[in-house]
Amino acid sequence: MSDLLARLRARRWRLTAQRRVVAQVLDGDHVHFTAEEIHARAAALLPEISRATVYNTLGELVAIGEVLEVSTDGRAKRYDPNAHHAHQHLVCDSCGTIRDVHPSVDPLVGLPTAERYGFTVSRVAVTYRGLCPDCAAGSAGAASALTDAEA
Amino acid sequence: MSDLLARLRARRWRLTAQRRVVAQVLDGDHVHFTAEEIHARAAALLPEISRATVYNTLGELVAIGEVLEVSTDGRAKRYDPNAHHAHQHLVCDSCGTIRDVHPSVDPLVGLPTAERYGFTVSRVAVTYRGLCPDCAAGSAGAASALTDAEA
DNA sequence: CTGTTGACTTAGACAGTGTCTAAGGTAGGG
DNA sequence: CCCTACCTTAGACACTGTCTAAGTCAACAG
Ligand SMILES: [Mn+2]
Ligand SMILES: [Mn+2]
Ligand SMILES: [Zn+2]
Ligand SMILES: [Zn+2]
Repeated sequence: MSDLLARLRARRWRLTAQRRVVAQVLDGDHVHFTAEEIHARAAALLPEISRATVYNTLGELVAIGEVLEVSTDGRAKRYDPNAHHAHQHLVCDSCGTIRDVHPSVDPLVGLPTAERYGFTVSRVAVTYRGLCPDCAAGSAGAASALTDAEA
Repeated sequence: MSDLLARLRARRWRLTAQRRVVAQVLDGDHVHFTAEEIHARAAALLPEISRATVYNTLGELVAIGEVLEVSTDGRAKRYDPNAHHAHQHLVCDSCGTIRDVHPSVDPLVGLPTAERYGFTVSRVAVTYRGLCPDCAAGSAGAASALTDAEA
């Protein structure tokens, strides 16, 4: 991710302050922020950045394959800068934590040709759900953690 | 699904006309309607049924495990009455068609304990994406099909 | 059969997420 | 240093889902 700006320059993107801060917020690998979270963090660095610009920039990063969209629930999409290493996600049903995981077998091999109904299958998204270690120990703390996260 | 009403009676549900038509709309297995689609079909049978009641009823059916929620994209959730036979989904990127598929191996076995980070994993959702046979043959027709579906 | 009552339904307001438009601003080439 | 095409902005709008207060009725008791 550290040379994302170089790659964007190579794509002849205009390097604006807004795009720089969005890239900077996404710079830590293994994050899965919502657009609003990214906007809040970007605004801490560049207060006048608008919601529309964050959505525009994220949409462009997704379109060129530098960022992945992750829809784990029916809530806001999450944006994943770890786009250059195929992986899947492990989600806690209680607190919503998301972790990257790397299954030992390609999830595509589980689907025989006979079960593809003529589809040309090119991608597969796997979401493993359960409880994280913190939430598994004491559901009261788990519930409040979720409440905190949603507040 | 045909004895869904019997199961609801056994759970001491009040059998209202509204709940009956929602159950009737979901009666055909292998459908994946949005709440709005279910409301439209239910209203064709019982014109005065409200959106709120459709959402309430679907939420209750999901809570008791008679219907599954499916979030394939960031759009509206889809409601799946095929809850008594574990399956996964195959989605066309172009027209949005959803098909039930039955992988030959349990998707959970692909995730070794070492990759679970202490999580207690209880469920897994797999979404296979690609192009359906119709859309693979001629992307113009495919694009218009998606436009139609969204209109 | 009839009356009672708590569960159910309703319209519409509201909230969260994402898209669009028109007007103004600016990065980068010349 | 100027231009101009591309970018950003505020805010309106659309879609999806939730909530509330008031009215209605399914089921049961008598
Ligand atoms: Mn990830
Ligand atoms: Mn299904
Ligand atoms: Zn947790
Ligand atoms: Zn298709």
